[in-house]
Amino acid sequence: MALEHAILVSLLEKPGSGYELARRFDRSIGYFWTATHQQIYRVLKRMESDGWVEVREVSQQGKPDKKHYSVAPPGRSVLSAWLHEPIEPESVRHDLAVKIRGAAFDDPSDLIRQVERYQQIHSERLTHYLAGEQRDFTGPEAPAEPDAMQELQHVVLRGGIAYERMTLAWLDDVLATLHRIRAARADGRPDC
Amino acid sequence: MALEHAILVSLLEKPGSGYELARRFDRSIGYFWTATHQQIYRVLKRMESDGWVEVREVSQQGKPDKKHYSVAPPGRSVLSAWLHEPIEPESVRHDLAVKIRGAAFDDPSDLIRQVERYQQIHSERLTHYLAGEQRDFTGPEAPAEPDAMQELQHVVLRGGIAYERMTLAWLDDVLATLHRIRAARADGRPDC
DNA sequence: GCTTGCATGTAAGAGGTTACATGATTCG
DNA sequence: CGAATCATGTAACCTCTTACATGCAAGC
Repeated sequence: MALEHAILVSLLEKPGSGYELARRFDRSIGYFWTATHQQIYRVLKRMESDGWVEVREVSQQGKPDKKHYSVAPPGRSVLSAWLHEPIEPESVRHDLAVKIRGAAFDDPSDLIRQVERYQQIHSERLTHYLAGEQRDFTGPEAPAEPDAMQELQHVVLRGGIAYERMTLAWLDDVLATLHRIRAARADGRPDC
Repeated sequence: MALEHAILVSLLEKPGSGYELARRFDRSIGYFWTATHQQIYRVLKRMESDGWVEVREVSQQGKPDKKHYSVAPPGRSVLSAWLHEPIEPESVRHDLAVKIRGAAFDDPSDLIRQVERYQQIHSERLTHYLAGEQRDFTGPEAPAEPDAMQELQHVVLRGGIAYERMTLAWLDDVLATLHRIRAARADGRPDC
């Protein structure tokens, strides 16, 4: 029940079309909230009929028309009310952790390869985050005196960077553990 | 599409009833996969009719009958096949990050209080994890030579501990940022 | 007598995923 | 000429959440 809120925040940061929102959910916002264009269009339509957002149809040359959305006053109130609700601990679902524990009942070799691939994905993501930080917040092109919106975007990005670093360190630990178990099994130590 | 797999892993680690599984999803497994008893009963029923698990009805004195589940060979194959599938990057949904970015359009005071509460929850969770680690893996009562299953449970727990520590450090960062913004606004610097 | 724990479920509704569908333009 | 990008949607399906429902036993 919070895709609405993610959309409201994104539209407050910068109004735009459903398509543009879908792009943002592939990038900046997508780092902490995933949504497909189907979801976004569906929710935008509902938000429009509830009066949370306003639409303006924009003709473009060379491109199809688009619907330009911006937050209406009732939408701002809804967001404000949500911001004042207590933060609930998030419900987690980590496939990888399940797989690791499942490795006790299977040959770990394949999982090792997959963890290495996964590590590479996270490594690329970290590089990507760091490049974004450089570009928008810490590099020479960045604003000398960031406003509140930018400061908050930056602290969220720092969270993403910390998460990726922590994950990479942990994946090293996971790999070492999987290698140890494989070696023990190869030695014929029946450790399971 | 992986609650099935989480249940298979949990039943391989230790067979038991739906109720017992629901308890485990409140604790050890629940740290990386949440599920309610309604979900678990529904999925167990489907898994039973698909032949993935076997049931034995157990009468107990003083307690209601229970259905004791254990993994059947086809279930083991399903798990094995799933373990060999590539690991997909998980789809994230962090309310808190949305709220933080939303704070640019609202008074941050309330959010500060909530982040402090959230910090406390994570602090308690860390304490809880560390106690569990001590009890099961690093304390004097822990097995001197852990088997593969225990080593893998431990590395997953270490992941949880690393996650909590990272989160707590980041929340300090978030609080400092929110305080800075509030102070700037009180000074009349219109930073938004 | 009330609450907690054990043990199992049904049902409605919200939310998310996947597949399908259209149509124009730009770039190689 | 085909692929990619812009731009919007529908429909079916699956999953998850929330509320409701039952019933016994033990302890306070």
